[in-house]
Amino acid sequence: MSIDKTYSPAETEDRWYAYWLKNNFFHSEPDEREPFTIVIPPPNVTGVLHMGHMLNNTIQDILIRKARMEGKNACWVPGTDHASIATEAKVVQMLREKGIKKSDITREEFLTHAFAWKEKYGGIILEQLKKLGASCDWQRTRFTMEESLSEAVVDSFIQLYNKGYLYRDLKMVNWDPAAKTTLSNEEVLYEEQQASLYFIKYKFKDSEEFLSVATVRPETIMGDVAVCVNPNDERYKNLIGKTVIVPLVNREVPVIADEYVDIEFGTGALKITPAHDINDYEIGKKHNLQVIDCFNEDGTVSQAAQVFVGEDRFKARKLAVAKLEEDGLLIKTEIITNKIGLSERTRAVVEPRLSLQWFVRMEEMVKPALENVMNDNIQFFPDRFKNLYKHWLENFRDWPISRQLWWGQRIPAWYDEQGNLVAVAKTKEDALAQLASRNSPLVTIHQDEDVVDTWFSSWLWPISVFDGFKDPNNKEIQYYYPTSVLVTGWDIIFFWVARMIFAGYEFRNEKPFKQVYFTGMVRDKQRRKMSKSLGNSPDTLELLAKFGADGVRFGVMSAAAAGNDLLYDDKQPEQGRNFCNKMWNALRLLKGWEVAEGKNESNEVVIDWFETKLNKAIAEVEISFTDFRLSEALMNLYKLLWDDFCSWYLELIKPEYGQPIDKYTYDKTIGFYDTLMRLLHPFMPFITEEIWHQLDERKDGESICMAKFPGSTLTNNTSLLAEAELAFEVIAGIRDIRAKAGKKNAETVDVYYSGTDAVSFTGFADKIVKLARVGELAPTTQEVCGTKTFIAKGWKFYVVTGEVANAADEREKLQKELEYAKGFLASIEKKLANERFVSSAPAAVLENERKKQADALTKIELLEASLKTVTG
RNA sequence: GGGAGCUUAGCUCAGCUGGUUCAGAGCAUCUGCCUUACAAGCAGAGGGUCACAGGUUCGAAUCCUGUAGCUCCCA
Repeated sequence: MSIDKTYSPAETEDRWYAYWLKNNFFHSEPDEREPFTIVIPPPNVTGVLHMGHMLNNTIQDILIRKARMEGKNACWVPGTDHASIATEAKVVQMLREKGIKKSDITREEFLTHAFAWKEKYGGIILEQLKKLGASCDWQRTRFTMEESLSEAVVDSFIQLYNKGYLYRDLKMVNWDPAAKTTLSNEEVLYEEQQASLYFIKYKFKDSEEFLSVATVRPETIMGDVAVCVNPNDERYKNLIGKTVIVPLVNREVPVIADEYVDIEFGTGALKITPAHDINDYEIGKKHNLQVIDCFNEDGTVSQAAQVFVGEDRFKARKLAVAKLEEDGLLIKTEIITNKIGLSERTRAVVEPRLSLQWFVRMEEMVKPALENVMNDNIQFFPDRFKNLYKHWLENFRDWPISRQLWWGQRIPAWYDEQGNLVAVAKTKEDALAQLASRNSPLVTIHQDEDVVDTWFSSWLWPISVFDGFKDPNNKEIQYYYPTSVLVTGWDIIFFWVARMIFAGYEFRNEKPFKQVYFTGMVRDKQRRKMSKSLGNSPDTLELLAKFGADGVRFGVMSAAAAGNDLLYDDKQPEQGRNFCNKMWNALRLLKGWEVAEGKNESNEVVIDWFETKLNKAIAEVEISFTDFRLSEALMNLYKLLWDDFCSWYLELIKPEYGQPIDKYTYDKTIGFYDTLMRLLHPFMPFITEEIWHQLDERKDGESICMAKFPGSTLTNNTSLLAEAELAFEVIAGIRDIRAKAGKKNAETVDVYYSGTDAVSFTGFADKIVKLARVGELAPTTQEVCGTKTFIAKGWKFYVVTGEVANAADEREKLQKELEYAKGFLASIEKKLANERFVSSAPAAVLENERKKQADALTKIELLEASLKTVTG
């Protein structure tokens, strides 16, 4: 039999994933077992796998695989979200490439194209998740725009409307002129920019006198309806109530006073354009001013502006500045830094715009959502995110849900010919029936042209994937809801987590999940968030191909401490790949042994030691899991496997070259490796499956996925652990001296020891001989001259290297150690001499200090004896 | 302007309820090894005033206060 020297993941991973699917291991149906449920945060249908997805989905997979191995009914529901704006933009672009303009086709035709696009490209990211090893129940794959989920959205809209939670209002919204739609606050990104601040003359009526007004947006001058000053501003007090002429359009407007105006900024006089600034709008409302909207929905200048009609808003700015200059009204220009809002999807500069929108009244929904997080009914990990959540919920504004798009669930509101709302109903028939029942005259009605915000469908996700709307008491929702845990990035705590909680309590009067695990953001080495636009994200598929899914999963997880951002570096998956190779070679070693009947008694202590070590680690891993410290659990297993199992255990039991291994040791070792693979399986599913199958004969249809996750059988043999630790220290001590003396591996050295300690190493004596290549290992009652020495616990070791030790060097070394030991002792004795310490410290601490004192004394004794021989 | 968090080895970070699991891990560095599982490896080594200043305590990386710097969120 020959196994390759290096592990090659590519073939192995595809083979095992196909095997898992064939055997349907990931499918869940309600039964009598305890459920463990995760709904995936649905990625965008337009999305491709990026680093954040890998982190997020690896974590979900770890949790779900562990639960499955623990015998729970594990159900991980995958799916995608229709992403109105992003998808519509993609489809519009695709159509444009085909020479089709959106404005030339009907809504129905557009949707046909959009669904076709989704069929073709919408599943890409799910296929990529399979490469990562994600054990989702693919038979349950859902999509927020599929019929049943869309129906849930419409039903929930009607339900909320009937409850009085929805209303329609003219509000200043964030308008994306490129997508021609409203954006929620969360969809706007703010960026600092250099901007020009223009100082402009607003002349008084019938006068050459003027008021200087500063603005960064001269293209909105045509919408000016007033100039506002602070009533406390001494400079302008006497001007309040006068009339000024708006440049460009020569409109006569009043000078008004409002405390909102910042005396310090600009000239202290502010032009008021209610249609194009939220604050101006508020002031306009307060002072009963007219609203002149001088832009069209695509950001071009409208008829109402009178001048520059049809020009783009940025072109209009230039034209306005030029005209002002020409008219002698531009006083000066200053460069300032200000923040502008950009559309997250289209990067267009957001335009504040008055628009008639549907809103969700949040006041009532916020209450249970806040309460149940603050009282830990829903637990956050790490819990510091509760602060952020609280702060946000306490300042929650009503949620605008209208989107001027076609791709999404169309708002089920019906209007008459004058545009008055006449009904909220699922279908036209229902709407007409409503009108009839109210004895309203039958009119021609039409449906709202807008769709709802994508989050208005994804907030239902934990309910709608189990059809909890269509059939609120169905078996599935009863069994799987509330789900166990939600894993998501902290950046969407508001977008999604909070809204799912609102929906959970609103529609089912129950939390949507018991725990929320927040992952950090994946950043590059310069701490920049990885993003498509920066191009600083590695190609994930390339990474998976290069290092293997297990390697990448290891890399991502080892760096991901709970909730903290992680800085990605290629070293991380490389370490994972190397780890795979290490495991692979351990397997090669085991498989290469010839097994002989019998039992090698000298291995027993080693076997007992590793068993203890393993059990201790299992218990620690379990604790790490309950606190979601997954990277800690993984690093623990990494060290257990690499250091304890490979570097120590296997070396200790390894037979001489060419010799067979006894069956007893062999079986134990295979058993240990089996346990290690099961422990590691949730983190690195492919290689553990592969090795697990090679460790023993497995029947077709058997899988480590379904094997039992190891539990700790507490042996708690601490003295054995201490003995092994001492033995390893001795081996390292001898090796160090050997290395410094330049001893070849084939050469043995004799070692003598003296001293005494509660911890003994003699159980491991022949193992020390083997690993440190010792000739004779024997006790001595006197100092052995001409040797190199070292101290471990209460024992002193003399290593015969055949070299003449340099007395001066040796003395210096000993002297240093002695000084350190004396200082150490002094600090302990000082503590013990302190009566308040002795009386108030717990007994265990006190005992420990006494033990330290005794150890230090022994060590000092040994060192002093050595010094004497070196000197003498 | 309001709020949250961070500062520990060259780098990235753990360090939970104050006390030998308290100064840790991984990576990087240095030294020696192609030793028949593994050079994607083996055996060793070095490296830190736990940001700074006070305080509480018998005892502080850990708790409190202040200062400085950094990051993020909201306005």
